[in-house]
Amino acid sequence: MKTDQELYKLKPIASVTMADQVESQLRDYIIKRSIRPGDSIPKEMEIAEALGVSRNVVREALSRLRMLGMIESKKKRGMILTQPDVMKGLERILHPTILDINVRKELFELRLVLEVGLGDLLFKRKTAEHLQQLDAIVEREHRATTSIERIRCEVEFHSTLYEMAGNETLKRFQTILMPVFEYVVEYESKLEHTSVGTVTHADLVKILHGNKPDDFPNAMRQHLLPHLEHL
Amino acid sequence: MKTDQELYKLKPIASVTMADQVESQLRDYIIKRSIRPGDSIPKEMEIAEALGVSRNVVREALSRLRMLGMIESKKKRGMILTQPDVMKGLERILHPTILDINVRKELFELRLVLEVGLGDLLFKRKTAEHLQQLDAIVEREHRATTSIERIRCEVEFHSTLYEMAGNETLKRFQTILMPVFEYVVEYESKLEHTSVGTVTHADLVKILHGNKPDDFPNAMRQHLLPHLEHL
DNA sequence: TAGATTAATATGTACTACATATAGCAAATA
DNA sequence: TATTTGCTATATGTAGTACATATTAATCTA
Repeated sequence: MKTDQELYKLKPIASVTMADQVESQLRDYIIKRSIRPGDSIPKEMEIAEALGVSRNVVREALSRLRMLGMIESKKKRGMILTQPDVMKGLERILHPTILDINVRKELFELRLVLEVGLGDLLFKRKTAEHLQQLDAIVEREHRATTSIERIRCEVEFHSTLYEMAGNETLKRFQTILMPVFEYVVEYESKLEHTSVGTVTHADLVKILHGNKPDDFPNAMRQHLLPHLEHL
Repeated sequence: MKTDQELYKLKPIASVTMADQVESQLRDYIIKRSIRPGDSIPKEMEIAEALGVSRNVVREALSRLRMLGMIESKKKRGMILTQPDVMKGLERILHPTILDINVRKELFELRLVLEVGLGDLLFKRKTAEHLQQLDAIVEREHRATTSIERIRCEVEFHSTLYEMAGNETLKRFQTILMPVFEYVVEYESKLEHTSVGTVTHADLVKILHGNKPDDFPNAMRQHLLPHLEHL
């Protein structure tokens, strides 16, 4: 008889289905043959016959790749490889309610890390329009009376920063992560705030108007201090 | 008659298949009913009947969710919700050869941003063991004679940093992104290197041994300077 | 030759059938 | 009685057939 301890070590067999294998093989096929976006891939029936599985299974595998934006299907032309959307997979599961609180916290940390490190992209790609937008947001925030308006400005300010960074992938990352953050903000608001960031949005904008990238990271760190303390 | 320019703007109708709709509805169902990990979801046939589609279509949709780690199927118990793996979607498509060069560059920028902003997590979670590991790597790098060995140390050094940060999501992100970076490094090596980072790994470790988080971001920026210049 | 018509074809959907694993229960064993 | 073993019902996994639909490509017509 085995002890409980021993039994615990036996992990359940990861039941690999046909669809899993076909998916994997298709991925290999694409990589090995270095199929380029725009190139066509074999018909469903050809794949099914080649792999000795039913068309059903092949379709499940293809359906997955289609979801990730790796392939597109046309009614008669068959299927072609497309440029996969890096963020499509994330997009689907990053809903706060289905994510564990710990994962949400980790994602929030990720955001803090990103914003502190954003400086160089910002200085490299800032434009007069962007700076003007930031000025306007700071101005609006200053005049804001309700806390809703202030939060709106807060969100817009940081979103504009990501916009300014001129990195599409990063920007989408931020957009996807946004709803997750709301939860964390709520969570943090229940803790006592021991301190308040001493660097304001206005201070950050002033730095961005200037020409000293060195000043940005630590200014942002000061700005985010209340969050960083909760790490 | 429309001009070519105008025609280009006309995107192909995103032919929404049944599987797409079922997938979307299932996602809504899970969120709206706030199903928790471990809870079971309806049987395939029940879903099919409820939505008035064939079991086939339902299975395609479920197959997608299963791929993202949102659900698991047991032979008789039906299907249960699981904690989705945030990075599973990324993992599948982040192969250098199928990613556009521009996306790869954006991901590399993302890495630079992350490493510059990593400081606070590092100082918060550093341990004696981690610092020792870094010391060892720096030592090994110093003694290294071949460029292969030096590159290995380079990779290990930065990997250890992510390890030190104590953020699983971030760590996996880095692991997934690694192969993408290799391509960019190759790309950059073809450009003339106008400068070399003046801050070495040893310098970074020295800062991490200390107690001044302020010093980290700009030190890392200096270290990554050769890459940052190519932005 | 230009335009309309038709045939061929690959994907999308539906349905049936059966294999397989297993949860839950009944029977057997100690 | 408690535990194990075996059975049965059931939900998923796979296979195969059939047909709808859209679109390319060939064919026909004026």
